[in-house]
Amino acid sequence: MLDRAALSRDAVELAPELLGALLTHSTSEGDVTVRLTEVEAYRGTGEDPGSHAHRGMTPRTAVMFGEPGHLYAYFTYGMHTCVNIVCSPAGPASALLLRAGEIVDGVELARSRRPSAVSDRDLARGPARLASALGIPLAENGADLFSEPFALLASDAAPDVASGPRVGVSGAGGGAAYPWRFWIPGDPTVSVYRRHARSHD
DNA sequence: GCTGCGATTGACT
DNA sequence: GTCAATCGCAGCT
Repeated sequence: MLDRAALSRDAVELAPELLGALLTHSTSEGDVTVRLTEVEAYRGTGEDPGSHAHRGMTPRTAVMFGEPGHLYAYFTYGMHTCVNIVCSPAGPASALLLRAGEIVDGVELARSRRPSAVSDRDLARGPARLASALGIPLAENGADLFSEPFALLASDAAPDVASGPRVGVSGAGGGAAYPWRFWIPGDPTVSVYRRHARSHD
């Protein structure tokens, strides 16, 4: 199991190591475990205009500035929840957005939470889908990943890692300037995401 | 206090 | 491929 010290590092350094890690969320309905296949790194302050914490700490982003190993869950587009793991020592507000994963345990439960998923690989392919499949509500923003109902297990074998531009980050934070998206090449649960639906060339 | 927009998804043409 | 849904936050008046 990863410990908190292992997460107390810069998001960009840590991201490749979290690929392949297993994240479990337990509820009264049962457990769901995902193997992380795609993440994005965000640095909260200064240099990273794509980060929610770019303009400094707000009530919303306070969790990102706190202790590593906590969950930063946020609500967006009026209907979706996305989940981050806070990393780095307190201060820089680095975080890793969990973009996609493969359900390795609790597939039936995950499928019941995501009735619109056509195939199993769609269950956690996408940040909001992953949060939904794991059953993580917005209310668990700030929760500690190193205590119930969460568990985080490092990958036993380091997978191949690819990196590239982040997805869905508009404006100066997007594009090749910040190639902080990391994924496991060839994994079917990692999609080539379309550009942001509202963006425009 | 008011307005615009977002680290997206799912439905429809 | 294109587009609406939907609401909290951040920034401005």
